[in-house]
Amino acid sequence: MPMNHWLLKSEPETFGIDDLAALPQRTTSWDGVRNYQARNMLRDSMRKGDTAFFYHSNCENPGIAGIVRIARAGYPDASAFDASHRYFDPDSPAHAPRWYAVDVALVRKLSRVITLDELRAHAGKELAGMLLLRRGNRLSVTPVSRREWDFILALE
DNA sequence: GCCAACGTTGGC
DNA sequence: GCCAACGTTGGC
Repeated sequence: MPMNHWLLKSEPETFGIDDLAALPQRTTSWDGVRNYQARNMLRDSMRKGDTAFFYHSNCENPGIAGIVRIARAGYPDASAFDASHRYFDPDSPAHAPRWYAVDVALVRKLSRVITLDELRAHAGKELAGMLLLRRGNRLSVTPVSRREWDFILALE
């Protein structure tokens, strides 16, 4: 079965690639996603073994900072059940979960950040279809084609 | 079902 | 900190 590729956004000030690298198993639950389109991808499309770019957003140097592997496919996001949690959602009780998470494990940090500027420089050609580069795109989970994946990694 | 108001995202 | 773009909410 062919592996799919993804791009996951995170704000490095909240949780960056180095935070993931510092965890004991270099693995974390990718929870807190509260957007239906992104939820659908976490729940329905991501499979164990898929790989994803770890993208730093809303920061000084936005871009792709590393590669992660999906270590566990979609499961209900328990952070929505806990009233004391910042991601609590009273409309997503445990018996009828609305939100989903996956587990991601660090594969490696890139030797350098492949910047948004750099990706944009190829938006007219090799990365013409890339969702991240669409104007006004805010989705925190987006698919990346095999072609885009290979092209971007060759930039490193 | 429409759409104005509101909250969030994220580059700059 | 600004603000454009977008998703969601809720009155009607």
